[in-house]
Amino acid sequence: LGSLVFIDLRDRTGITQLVFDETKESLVRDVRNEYILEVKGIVALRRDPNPKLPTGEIEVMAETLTIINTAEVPPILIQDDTDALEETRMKYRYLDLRRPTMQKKLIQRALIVKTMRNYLDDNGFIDIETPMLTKSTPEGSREYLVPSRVHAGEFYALAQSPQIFKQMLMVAGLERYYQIARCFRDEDLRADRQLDFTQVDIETSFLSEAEFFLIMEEMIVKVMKEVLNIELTTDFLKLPFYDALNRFGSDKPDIRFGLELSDVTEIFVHSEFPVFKQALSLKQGTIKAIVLENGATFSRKETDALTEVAKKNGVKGLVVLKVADHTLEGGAAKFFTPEESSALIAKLNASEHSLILMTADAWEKACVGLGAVRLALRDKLNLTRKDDFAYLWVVDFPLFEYIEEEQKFVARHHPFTRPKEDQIHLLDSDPGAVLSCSYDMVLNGFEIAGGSLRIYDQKVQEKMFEMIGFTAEQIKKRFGFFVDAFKYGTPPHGGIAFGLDRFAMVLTQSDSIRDVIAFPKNASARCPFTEAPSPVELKQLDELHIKIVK
RNA sequence: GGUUCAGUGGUGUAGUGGUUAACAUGCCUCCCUGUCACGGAGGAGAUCGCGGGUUCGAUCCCCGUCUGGACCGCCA
Repeated sequence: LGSLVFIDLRDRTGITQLVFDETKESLVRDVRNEYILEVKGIVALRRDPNPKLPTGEIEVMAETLTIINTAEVPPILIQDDTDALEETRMKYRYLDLRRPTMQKKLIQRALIVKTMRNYLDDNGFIDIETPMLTKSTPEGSREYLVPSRVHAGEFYALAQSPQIFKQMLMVAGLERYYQIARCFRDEDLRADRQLDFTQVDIETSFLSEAEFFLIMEEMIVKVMKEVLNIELTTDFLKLPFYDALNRFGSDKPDIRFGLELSDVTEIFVHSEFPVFKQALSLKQGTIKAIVLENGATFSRKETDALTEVAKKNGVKGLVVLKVADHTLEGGAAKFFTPEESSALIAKLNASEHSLILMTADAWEKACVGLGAVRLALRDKLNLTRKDDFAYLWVVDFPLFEYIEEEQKFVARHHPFTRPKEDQIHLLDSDPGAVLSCSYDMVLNGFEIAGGSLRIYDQKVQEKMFEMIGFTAEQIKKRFGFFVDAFKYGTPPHGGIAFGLDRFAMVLTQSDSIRDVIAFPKNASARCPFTEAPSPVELKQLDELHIKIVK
């Protein structure tokens, strides 16, 4: 403004306004965005304060200026509401990270870690590092293999998790362990998944589930207070897996809003409606329903979109009905008897102009399909606030999952998970019904942590391996070192692992895990900044005894 | 591996079978003594991702390919 020059000077803590008189310091004419400056002057109250800015009351009446370094015009706008796409931001990540909003997220993430670390340190947990280069094991996710230079043709695997080592630390008698552990999984990425990610890995001895839950809840309460200044209380909801699916259609339910699923199977046991008839002929055939008050205003296009969501999530379709004049309207309604219609309206307590959505399939499928529709309604109708944080435990997961195609059971959590004490006798007669001492911590529909009490009885462990189809020989070869360790007196133990990146994503209200990782990989598993992975020198390959074919 | 969406000045978008390829922002020059999403005047900046085809003519239509996003499979 004439000879008056205003400059916003930014550092990590924020922005301060400088005021120069160009006639007294002509160098100020040369200053451009992102230059590094040294300024001397007097901090003063502003003549015209700006109440919208945290530092809007003051300014620096600048006297001298040194340009410490110049800067080219950056390819992206360095401000919180930058218009650059993520692809461009990632390529110039070091500029993207200059944006205050990004710095805030990294600082908040650090505070989350610090608070967890302090809590664990104060409660007798010992921070112990375990190897990243370790042995390839058959169960679980695909591993990154690292060729051994010293031993031609042999490989390390990058740790998918410190699971085996932390259990060994319990065998060793360290009682309480934690580690901020980097883990590696060679699987395809998602908005909430990375190749290398961080777990807050925890293991304890001699604790019951209830005792362990309380410790973890206290830690979370502290994190919420420190990071977001939100007061929570311990005693989080413990929701059995069965109820989570039955009521919310998910094993990681978002309980910030209602729209719970109802089971209406009984009403339609004699239904002539082909869709229901067919579903009820299945094992555990189930009919689930959601009622949305005043949802009758939904257009055909809108309900079709919900049907697509249901189909995408494993069910054949969605029955859409509207309540009008105390009866049902919709394609399927003509198949219902008047008794069935009024029983449904009564059971769902459906008022006039309600929308009723139903799925019919085997129990878990019907629940999951309608659960996905429930989340679609949440997003469509904005039923939640991002600054609302609802924690719960999902507990009592089944021990096994049955894989139809291979006609066999696999461990739902992992093969070291302890079955419920009073159900071990069912292992032979009805393995599908056996529940386990495993649990997930869920926040706003995200699984932020998962864990279990472990098997400490050698015989039960062997039984478990046998159930999932390992021969004695295979066990010895792959897990021999692990099983042997249990022979010498193993305390009952169990633990959990928090997905730190995902947890930080939810707490910072970010849409992607990439926002809370300084240098993340993109969706096609590349580092946009360094462009890794890349080809290497032949000499390097020779040393590793590796030849590229093709 | 699959489904799907996108690729046009530095950035983000609009648009069309024949255009001077539009808008916003950024950038440069000048004016402005209280701005803070400043304002005013002017200016530079685009092989419309790449290859092929259809056509008199393709940024636009078709095929292929590459890059990126979301999702499914996968992730004990």
